[in-house]
Amino acid sequence: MSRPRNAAATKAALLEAAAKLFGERGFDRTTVRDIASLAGVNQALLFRYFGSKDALFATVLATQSRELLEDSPAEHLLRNVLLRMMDEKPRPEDHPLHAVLRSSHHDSAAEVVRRQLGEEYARALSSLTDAEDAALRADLVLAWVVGIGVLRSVFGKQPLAEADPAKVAALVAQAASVLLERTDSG
Amino acid sequence: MSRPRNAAATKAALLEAAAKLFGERGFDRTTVRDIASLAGVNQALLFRYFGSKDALFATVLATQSRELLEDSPAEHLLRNVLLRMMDEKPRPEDHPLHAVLRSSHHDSAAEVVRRQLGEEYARALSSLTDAEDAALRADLVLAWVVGIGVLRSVFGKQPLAEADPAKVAALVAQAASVLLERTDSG
DNA sequence: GTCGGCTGTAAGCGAATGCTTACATGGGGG
DNA sequence: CCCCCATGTAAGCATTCGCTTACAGCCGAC
Repeated sequence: MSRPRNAAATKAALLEAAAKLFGERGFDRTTVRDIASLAGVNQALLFRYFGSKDALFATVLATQSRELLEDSPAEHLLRNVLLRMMDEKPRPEDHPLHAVLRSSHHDSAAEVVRRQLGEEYARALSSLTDAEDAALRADLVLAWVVGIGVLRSVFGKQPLAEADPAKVAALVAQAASVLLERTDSG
Repeated sequence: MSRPRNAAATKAALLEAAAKLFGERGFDRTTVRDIASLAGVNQALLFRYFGSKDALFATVLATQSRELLEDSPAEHLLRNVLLRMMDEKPRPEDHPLHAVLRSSHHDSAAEVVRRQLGEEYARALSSLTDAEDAALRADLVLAWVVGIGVLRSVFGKQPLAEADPAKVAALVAQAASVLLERTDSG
C-alpha cells in the first residue's frame, strides 16, 4: 500500500504542497506541519531535503518565477501577464505572484519582486516606449497589474474579482497605451 | 518621574504604537509584547483595554480608515489619495493602506478593504464616468493606486519608489482619464 | 548473508506567542 | 483618615512554532 521510497517524489510533493499553501496563506500563516501533512510525508523530511522553512520558500519562489517569464514575447507581455493574473480556472493560488503578494515582508519575496519584476518585466515593458521616463512608465504599468492581482485575489474586490478577463485586459491596454506609446520622433 | 495614571493616555499610546507596528510589519509579525513595549505600558493593559490582539487591530483599522476619507471631494479623490500614498515625508507607515496590505489575510483587514475601498473610494471614482461599466473602471483605477502603493512601500521598487509624486500623479491621471472620461451622450 | 547508508518515523526540545491571573499601588470620595 | 476601585505590574499558563534527535526499515554492494 505504501508507495516505494523515492526521495525525488518526496521533494516534489513537498514543493507542490508548499507552493499551494504559501500561495493561499502567505509565508507566516503556513506551518511546516501543514506542508508536510498536505504532501503526505513526515515533517522532518522537509528539513532533510530543504534545510529550513525559509529555504523551502525561496525554492518555491525560484521555481515559480522561472516558469513565469519563459514564454512572454515583449510585445504581448502585459496582456499575457494580466490574463494569467486574471485566469482563475485551474488553480489561482499557483500563480507565482500570489505567494509573493501574501508574503511581501519576507526577504526572499521582496528580492524576487525587485529582481524578477524589476529586471525582467519592467525592462520588457519599458522597451515599448521611447519616452525619456520609460522606466517609470513601465513601473506604473507593472503597478497596475500587481494592484489588480491584489484586489482580485487577496481581497476579492467586486466587481473586479469576477469581471471578464478579456474586458479587463482591453480596458487596461487601452489606458496603458497612453503611457507606453511611441513618439517616433527621436 | 513616572507619569500619572491615565487610562485614556494609555489606550492612546497603545493605539498609536499598534498603528505604527501593524503598518510596518503587518499583523502576524507584530507581537503584543512589541506593542506594549513601544507604548511603554504593561502588556496586560492591552488586553484590559482592547480585549484581544484582533480587536486592537480592528480598532486601528477603524480609526485610520475613518481619517482617510474625511476630506476628499470626489473630483480630487484620485489625486489626493495617490499623493498621500506617494508622500513619504512624515511617516509612510501611518498610511492606512499599509497595515491593510501587510495583513491582507486578516478578516478585519479584508473587510475594511472591501467596505471602505469598495463602497467609498470606488463609488466616488465611478461617479466620474458615465460608462455602463463605471464600477469596473473605478475598480481598475483603484487597483492602480493600490499597486503603486505596494510596489513603492512594500517592495521598494525603483525607480517608482523614489519618483516625484507629482509626476507620478500626472502620468496616472493622464492614463486614468481614458477610463474615467465622460461621453456626455446619455 | 550482511553491512552500510539512504529513506522514513516518532518524539520532543527550546523559544515565542496570545492571553490570564493574582497581586501591588495610588488617588479621589465618604 | 481610610476605603475602594481604577490603574498598573509580575509571573506564568497552554499552545504552537521551527527544528532536532534518536531510531526503524528497506535495498543495493560486496
